[in-house]
Amino acid sequence: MSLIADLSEQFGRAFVALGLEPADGGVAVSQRPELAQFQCNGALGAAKRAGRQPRELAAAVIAALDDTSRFADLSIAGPGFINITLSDDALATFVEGVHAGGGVGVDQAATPVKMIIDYGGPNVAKELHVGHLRPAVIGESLKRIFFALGNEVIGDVHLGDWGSPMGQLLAELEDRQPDLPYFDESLTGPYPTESPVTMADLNEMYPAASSKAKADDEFGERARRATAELQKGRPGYLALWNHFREVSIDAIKEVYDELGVTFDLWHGESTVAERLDPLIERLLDSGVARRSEGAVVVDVALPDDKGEIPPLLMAKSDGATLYTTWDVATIEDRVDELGVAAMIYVVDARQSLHFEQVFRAARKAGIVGDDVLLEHAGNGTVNGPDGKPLKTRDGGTPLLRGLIDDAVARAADRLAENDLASEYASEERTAIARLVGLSALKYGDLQNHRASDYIFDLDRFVSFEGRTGPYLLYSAVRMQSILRKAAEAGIKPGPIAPPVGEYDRNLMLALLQLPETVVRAAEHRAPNHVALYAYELAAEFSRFYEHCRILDEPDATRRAGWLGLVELCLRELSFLLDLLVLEVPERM
RNA sequence: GCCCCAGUAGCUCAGGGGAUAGAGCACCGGCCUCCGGAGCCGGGUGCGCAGGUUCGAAUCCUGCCUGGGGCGCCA
Repeated sequence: MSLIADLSEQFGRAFVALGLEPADGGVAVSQRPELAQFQCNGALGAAKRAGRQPRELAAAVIAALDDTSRFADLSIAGPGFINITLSDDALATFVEGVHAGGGVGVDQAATPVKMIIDYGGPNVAKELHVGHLRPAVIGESLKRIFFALGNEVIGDVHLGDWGSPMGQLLAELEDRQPDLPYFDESLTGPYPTESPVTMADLNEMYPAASSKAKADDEFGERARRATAELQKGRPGYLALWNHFREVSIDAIKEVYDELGVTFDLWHGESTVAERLDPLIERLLDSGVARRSEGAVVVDVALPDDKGEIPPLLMAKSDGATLYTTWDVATIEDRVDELGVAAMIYVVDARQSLHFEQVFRAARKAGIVGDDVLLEHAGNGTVNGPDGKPLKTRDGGTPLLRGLIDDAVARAADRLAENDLASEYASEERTAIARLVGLSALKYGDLQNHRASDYIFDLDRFVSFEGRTGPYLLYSAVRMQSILRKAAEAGIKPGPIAPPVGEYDRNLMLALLQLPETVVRAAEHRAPNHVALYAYELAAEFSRFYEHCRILDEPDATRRAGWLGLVELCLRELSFLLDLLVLEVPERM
């Protein structure tokens, strides 16, 4: 159990002994570090219920504590805060417990939850762009955070692979290469195993076909028909579509791999194709859905809604399905096939109405019960210096690949400018620049709250100063370096001893805040809590490092204890950086 | 028109009932006989406006202002 949870339980018992609630005993890190290490504010809230004065109640709580041997100070301040300071012995004992245990002090969930996180959303035939950055890193980070807490977490990329762009591509390719066997309706296969198009072809065809469909009615109509026929399973179209899909997945995966983002499932909209007709039929039969202007809609408004929630369109008047249909069917699929108890969607926050409607429809249709959590953890957007969505110089949407390359190139430039890592072989320098650039990009994103829009400033992210990815990597590398140096000198880390001053004491206190931070990040679905804490921990280490000369320490026990502290600090920082999808080089 | 999100320091952003609201950058000034200066130490200004709830509000509620986003046959 974490220290803070332990203290909270102990204070909770004291409140219970006074006839109050265990929850009143909640202990938190002090807001006034100069006064105390921890504080309990429960007496303030409980005073009215107990019909007592807050300060008097606080005194009673302190008197009711079952064991005060580990406290150096317990005092009442202000209107009734209980200020708590541990003895140095108790503090070191607790930290050493974590150190000796080999972990970072995180408690595993008593009842693991099987959950799915949906955080990709790339489209077939389209390269990943800047809009895919936030869901990718936030989703990946959340997946790791929930996993670290002992849950069973499945990541699903949820490809966009069943919509009208597919028909547009089919029509476009038929115009360009009408002789391909896929378009001959008298054939049903077998078709060539080699794709007739590359990712570069698709990339060029996609926007061309898309604008053509808007401008040219005849083409648009053919594209719509092609989509419908694909969805009905025309063999040639399906075979071609499979090529599109495979070629695209290869390209998409490459970029995600570069970012360290991986998915357990490469499902897509098409995964639920078989479910669509039965689903709509069932919705109509049960009266959950109704026909409106030829389309199928589900009324999802509830009596106590603040405003009007419009009906959800489940099928077009021509009978075709659309993304609402696929999303509802996907929920059904995830319940049936995976049996998950929670589905968290890390998808652009602008989709919030869509998800609200889809979730309501799924519940109304009885597809999920109240025991299944459906949540849209919406992400904000990446904006340019003008506060508007980031664009390239020529006004286009920046590709994710380009963003990564820019970040890595800038990192390489900075290394050269500052004459850093110059003594390493060029191959290693390149590898370092890559990790530094990626850390800048990802930490620059993750330090912002999930739902906030933020201004993308590569110069700031790639700067090696202050709260940046490179600083965190640098801190971890320094820890590795000192441990390596100690090992070379034959000095072994030992058990963590009571602190000798404010720097090692503060570092110990910082180390003990990891478990609550990870839990908070999970509860809010907000990796920025982890990102900010990782920085605070690294900064606390830097202070300690600056003021306590570890390897020069003559007292061998103290020196070994400090090395043990470094060891735990590196372990915790590495754990946190992994949660943030950041990779640390051996040296830099 | 309705709904959602946001408005916190010069800038970029945290914090979401608790004491004196934080960080980074920028700006000014210190610290290298150095376990890595990508560092450390010091310096200061702010919760859009108006009400309300509360012992206590940046935080919760209401209204307004400003900005962004969304609102059935695209995804």
